[in-house]
Amino acid sequence: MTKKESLLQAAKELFGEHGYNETTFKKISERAGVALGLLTHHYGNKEKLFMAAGLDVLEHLVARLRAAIEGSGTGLEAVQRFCAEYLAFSIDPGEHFLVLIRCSPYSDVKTREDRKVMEEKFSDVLTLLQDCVSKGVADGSILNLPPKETATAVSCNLVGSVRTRLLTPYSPSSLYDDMLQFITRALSPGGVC
Amino acid sequence: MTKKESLLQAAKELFGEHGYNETTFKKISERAGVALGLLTHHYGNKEKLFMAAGLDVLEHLVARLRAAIEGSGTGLEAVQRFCAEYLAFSIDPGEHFLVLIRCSPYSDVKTREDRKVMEEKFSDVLTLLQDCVSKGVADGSILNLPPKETATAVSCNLVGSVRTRLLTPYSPSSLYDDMLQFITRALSPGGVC
Amino acid sequence: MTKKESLLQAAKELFGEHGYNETTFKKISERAGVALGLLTHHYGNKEKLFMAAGLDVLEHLVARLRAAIEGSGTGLEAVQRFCAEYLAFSIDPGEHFLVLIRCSPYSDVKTREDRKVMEEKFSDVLTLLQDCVSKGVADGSILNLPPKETATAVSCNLVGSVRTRLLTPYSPSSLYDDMLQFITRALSPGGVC
Amino acid sequence: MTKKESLLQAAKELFGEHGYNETTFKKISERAGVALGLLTHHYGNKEKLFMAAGLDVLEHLVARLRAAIEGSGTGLEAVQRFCAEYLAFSIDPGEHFLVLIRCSPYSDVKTREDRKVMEEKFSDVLTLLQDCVSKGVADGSILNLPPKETATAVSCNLVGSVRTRLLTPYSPSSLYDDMLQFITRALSPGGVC
DNA sequence: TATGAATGAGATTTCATTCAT
DNA sequence: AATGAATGAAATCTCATTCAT
Repeated sequence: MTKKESLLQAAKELFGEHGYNETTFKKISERAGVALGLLTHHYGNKEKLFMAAGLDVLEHLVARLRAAIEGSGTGLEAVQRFCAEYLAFSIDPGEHFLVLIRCSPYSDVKTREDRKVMEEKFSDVLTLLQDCVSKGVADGSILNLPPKETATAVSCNLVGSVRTRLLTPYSPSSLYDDMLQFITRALSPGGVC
Repeated sequence: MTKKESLLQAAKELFGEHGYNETTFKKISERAGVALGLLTHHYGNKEKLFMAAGLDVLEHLVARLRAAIEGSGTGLEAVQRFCAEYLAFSIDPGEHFLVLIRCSPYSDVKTREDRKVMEEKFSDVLTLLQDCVSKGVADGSILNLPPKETATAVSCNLVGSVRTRLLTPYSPSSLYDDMLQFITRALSPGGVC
Repeated sequence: MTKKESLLQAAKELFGEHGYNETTFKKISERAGVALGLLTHHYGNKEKLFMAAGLDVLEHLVARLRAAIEGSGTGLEAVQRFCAEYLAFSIDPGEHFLVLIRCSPYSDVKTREDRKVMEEKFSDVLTLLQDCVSKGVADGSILNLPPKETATAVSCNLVGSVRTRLLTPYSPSSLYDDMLQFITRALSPGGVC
Repeated sequence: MTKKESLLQAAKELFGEHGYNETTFKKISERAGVALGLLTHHYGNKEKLFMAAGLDVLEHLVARLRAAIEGSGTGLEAVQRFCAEYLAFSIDPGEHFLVLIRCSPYSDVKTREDRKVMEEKFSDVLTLLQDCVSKGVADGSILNLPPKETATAVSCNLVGSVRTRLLTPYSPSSLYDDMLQFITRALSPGGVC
């Protein structure tokens, strides 16, 4: 691992664990085991490093989501696989999902520029989900609902779920399973009849 | 309005708009039109002022939720009223819901000791919702699901919804209506059969 | 002397002696005997303190120049008094003229904003000199030359003189006297015939 | 142009335009289009590069001044040619005179050890001018004044003139012509009688 | 000769908090 | 209760210089 990569790795860990403001140049360089000045040398400034960390995680997420929905049977199955993979990703210790919680359009950071870059990348994720929903509406595995709005609704579920699991003490151990069933019930035409 | 109240009001506005770190004593006292020193005089320190602002909003929320579910017919209706009120509260400009997004168990500030106080207050909200679900399970208006887990699932929906609406540009105008229907479909025994 | 005044005093000394870049917050606050943070508290930033120091000296200069030319007989005498006072001011240890050498339109600093404020204040000095020249042209004590251009020419003499005296080792002890005679010869109609 | 020459050229431009402190190794190497490390490799350190740039300009100036006074008739004419060439040099875009304003005995950088080297080189210029004055006093084209002091006085004029022209907005378009006449009037025995 | 990653001391600036009035 | 001057630790970022390749 080059020193540049060490920095990105340390940044992912620290931004994820402690957030933007609590993560200082000193902590990052110490964790990475490199000199303080290397941070600006390679990444320009703290903001850009934060973005690099967030985008790196997001790209991993998109890749895994694409792979997961590959070869799905019905559209509903695609949505289910998408959600399951999203949730699994969020607790994969190697993926540093917490960074995305700090650095995403769903984060509470307003002052950050580069926000648009993140928003565009995230809308790719949403589009991916929307395609699954559209497929399901077409093949009848999902209720006849507007795909865009429905994808957004499912996405709200995922956003709330990962926050509850990762940031609060309320999370039942079955949370992720519960959510998958919850989503299925809301989409599936058969209901539970 | 006393000077102490002016400070709380200014704090709610600024913490909500700009977050914890970007909100300084100077900005708060200027917005409130009072002397800098009054802040520590009345609230002790920044942390405590932040908590005071968050708890104040949270108490308003709880009060409005209680009032909303009062006199519901079925348990399902209670859940629906609860969710509708929660979402309405989040976009009521007088309520400064954004403060709760900064200052909540979902907040990214880990160092805060008062975290537990917030968690307990938040769990009151969850318990309120759980009661509605229990009632619905009992009266048959809601599927036979475990109340606690189901309340958490609904809560995930709400958390994701308000973040999508308040923090991102992806929100369709119908988002909150969509979510209410989404939740209803997931809970209601009739399904859409 | 208040702490705010101590800071200005220390700033005048240090900016004058060592220039802008070599004068640090640390040095200023130590020389003034106050806390580091008081600098930004009272003056906003280094740039503004630098301006405050320069303008303070400039205002003293203008006041002394005005007083010096008061009650002159001829215009030539007014110009002579003006120049003599300007040069005397430049070596008055209590006036910190060196600050003006660092912080003036004649300084070599291009990046500094606020430059216009200084330029306007300095043009007051030039106008004052121009009035003396005009008077001399009118009363015949000065050759029939364009006042504005002539005032600028005299000003060039002064600018070069103070730099030579204060910044180089070439300065003969008679420099200032020499310059006054030089200027007189260039303006006076009688010449040395 | 070798890479070493590119560096000197870039240094002259940047030191002249932005001064010593605002000119960084990074900017110089980028402007020159060479690697950062070449700078220390060829010139040792920033200080030495600055000196090299200043001395290079100064040597050009001395050469042009020598050529200009060659073959003058009277001493007064020699002084006039000297001054005219000095002023013309100052606004020749290929000569980067501004570097001399940053890097000269008039510079505000006191810490620099190489200061003496510059002072000696500058005194060559003064000696050259003094020779012209001496000649003029001898041939009667200049008033009977002490040559050294008079050369210094003329030099003050030039120093003030180039600063007024290059650094301030007060310069009339005729400034350099005005100054030549001003100097002539101050030196010439005929006066304007 | 040429490259650019690496270093770390040092600068400016911010800001919660204290305290005399 | 009210004021705002005063403090100093800590943060981000800069940059000349070194050095392995």
